[in-house]
This record gives sequence, C-alpha cells and structure tokens, in this order.
Amino acid sequence: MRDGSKTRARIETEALRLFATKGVDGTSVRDIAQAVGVAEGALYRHFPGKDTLSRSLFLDNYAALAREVLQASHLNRPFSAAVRAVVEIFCRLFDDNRPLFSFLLIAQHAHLQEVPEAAEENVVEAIRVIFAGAMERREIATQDADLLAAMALGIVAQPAIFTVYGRLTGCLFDRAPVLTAAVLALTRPLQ
Amino acid sequence: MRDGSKTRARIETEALRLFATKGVDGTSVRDIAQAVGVAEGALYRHFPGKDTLSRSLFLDNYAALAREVLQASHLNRPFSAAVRAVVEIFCRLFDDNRPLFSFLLIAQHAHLQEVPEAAEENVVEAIRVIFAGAMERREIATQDADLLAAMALGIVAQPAIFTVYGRLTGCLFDRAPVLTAAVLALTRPLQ
DNA sequence: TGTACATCAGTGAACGCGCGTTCACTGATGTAC
DNA sequence: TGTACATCAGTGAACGCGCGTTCACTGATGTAC
Repeated sequence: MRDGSKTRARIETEALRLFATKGVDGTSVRDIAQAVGVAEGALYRHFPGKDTLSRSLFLDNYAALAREVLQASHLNRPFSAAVRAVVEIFCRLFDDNRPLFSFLLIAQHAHLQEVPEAAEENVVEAIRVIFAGAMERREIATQDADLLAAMALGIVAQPAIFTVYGRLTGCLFDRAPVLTAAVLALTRPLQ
Repeated sequence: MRDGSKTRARIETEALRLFATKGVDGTSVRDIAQAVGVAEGALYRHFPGKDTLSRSLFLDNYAALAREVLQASHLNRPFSAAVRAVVEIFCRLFDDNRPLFSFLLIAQHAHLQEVPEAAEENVVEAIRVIFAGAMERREIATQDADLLAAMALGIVAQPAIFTVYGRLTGCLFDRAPVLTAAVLALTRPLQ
C-alpha cells in the first residue's frame, strides 16, 4: 500500500487554506480535492466527511493554542510578563500561519458551542485562568475575570481581523508592545 | 392589490433572526418563508434573491449604525463623553436587538470587503474618525488611529460575542462603564 | 352606489444544479515463502 | 532473489438530496366610469 499520511496532511493544509479564504460552506469537497490534486473520494479515506474535517481542524488547533497559552502563563512569571508572552503567541501565530488564525476566527461561530470547558482545550478559559490567577496572587485588583478575558481577547483579535481585511498592514508582532500595554491597562496593578 | 410592505418587513425580521441563529448558508429560502408564513415564491416579490437580501440587510444596518456612531460624536462633546456615548450605542443595540447585532458580527466576514469607505456607511471608519478628531484637537496623544479603532471595537465586540455564546450573562449596558473606561485607557489624555 | 377591469402580492409545483457521499474498481507496495 | 498474494490509498462515475429560483396561476384590492 502507499503511504497516505502525506496526502492526509495536504488535505488538512489545503482545506484550512480554503476554509479560511472562502468559508467552510463556500468550500466544496471538490475544491479541496482539486487543490490537493486527488480525486474527491480520496478525502473519505482519511476523514469520515467534510463536517468532521472542519470540526477536527478547529478543535485540534484551538486546543493546541489553548495549551500554548496555558504553558506560557505557567512559568511562574509575573502577571505582566505572562500577558506579554501570550500576546506574542497570538501575534506570532497570526504572522506565521495566517490561514490557521483566520480559520479559527471565522469558524468560531460554528464550533464555539462544542469547545470543552477545560483550559487545556479552550483558549478563552485559558486566558480567564491567567487573570483569575493574578487576582488570587494579589497582582491585580479583583474584577470580573470573564469580562477581562473578553476585552483582552478583543484587543488582540480585532486588530488581527482588521489586518486580514486590509485595514491594518504589516505583521502583527510589531504591534505586540502596544497590544500588551493595552491589555495591561485593563487592570489596576496592586502593590 | 394587497399591501406587501408588511410581508416585506416580516421577511426582513425573520431572515435576520434566522441568519443570526443558523448563519446565512445554514438558512434556506424555505426556512425564511416558513417562519414568515408565506410560500417560497413570495420572497422574490420583494427581493431579487437570497444573496441580495443578506447583503442589503448587512449594508443597510451597518450604515445605520455608522451614522448613529458619527452623530453621537458630532455633538462637540469632549472625547471621553463621545466614547461613552458610542459604547452605550453598541450596548443598547445589542440589548435591544440581539439578532441584528449577532447578524452583523457573523456576516462581517462575508460582507466587510464590500462596505464603502465613507464614515457615514462604515462603522470602523466612523470610530477611527472619532480618535483622529481627538488627536487633532490635542485631546489625546497622537497614535495609530486605525489600531486604536481596532482595539476599541474589540473591547466592545468581544464581550458581546461572549454574551451570545453564554460565557457572559446579563445585559451589556450594565457593563458600559467598564467598557468605556477600558477604551479610554487605550489613550493617554493630554493636558 | 354598482360593475368591469387592471394590478400585483402571494401560491405551490416544478426546474436544474451543485453539493456531500458512495462504491466497484485499479494498481502500487509491503509481506510470506 | 523471485513470485504470489493481501492490503488499502486513490480513482472517477454515479447517486440522491436540498438548494435557490422560476412561472403559470389565483384572487384580493384599488381605480374608472
């Protein structure tokens, strides 16, 4: 038999790219197969169907990002260093793999309801945990951690969206210091 | 002939609600017709087709919001009062007409490219103008107004998204003071 | 006020099309002897 | 090393289905006289 793992990886890459560009509903199985250079049936040797492909692409990459965020904050850094590290993770992900970031942004509306609550698989929960931890350690004033997480994510995600649509230009990492400062300005530091 | 303007309005209301709930692609013309209580063909007496309906629902409401934002900032208010007024506009729109707000959020990815640049029709441009005006009047320090607009929109839009997905609860207007403070914290006030 | 007509909102069956998926088949490659 | 076989990745024509849209028709209502 032939080794199918390369085809499988190419299906994932091309599907991600097409989903990010034209949306999941705007991308047909034929589109993916054509981009990969295989027949339509080949996709079904690797995935049960288009829905499963889309869902696993989202949940797997979303969980990977959540773990990365969580790990960056678990290094006993002070709060401000953890925020900077996490903002830089987002910026780098965007700059290095824009199709993946765009896909996560547009697919969130379709899949956010099926994301597990555990911080190891849920980016939003991972961010909330960072704020909640800093409050427990008395690094920042006690506030609504869910609302803080929402505003912080918005501060980073919206400039990314604007860059995708051409309203901002250049790489996001160059803006990481400004974004970090904006997130830190959400909280009143203690001591 | 019968007066069709009521049917037309009901098609717009039900389409907006269904688009916001299930997405544009996830909503069929049959779904809309059934929700309104008319035959499928009736929709085509009022709109050229589903695409046009979706596009005009987005662009019309997006432009209306942009005009409202622009008007709130054109009252010769100080910058901080203008920001508060605009944040309150967003919060009230969300609380009073969540289907519309949700639709604007999920449909932006499909239509943002066809939005005109004029601040009277473009929410993002209207927000940018507020920051740029405050810089000209030396109310705030000079910064990248596009980036400021992105972060400010993110601070308000992301909590709205979280409320739609149940991660935040309650009405958004109650959070308007916190959101306003967060937006103001993005800028360093002069004098 | 009563009648004939024109208008057009709404009907609902029917249309073709593109979609996701299936399946009998092909043939390259790993394994057994 | 050579041969027979099993495995399964990949093929591509075909499938049924639901979609957006069409269209001949109905009938309620406004208008003209």
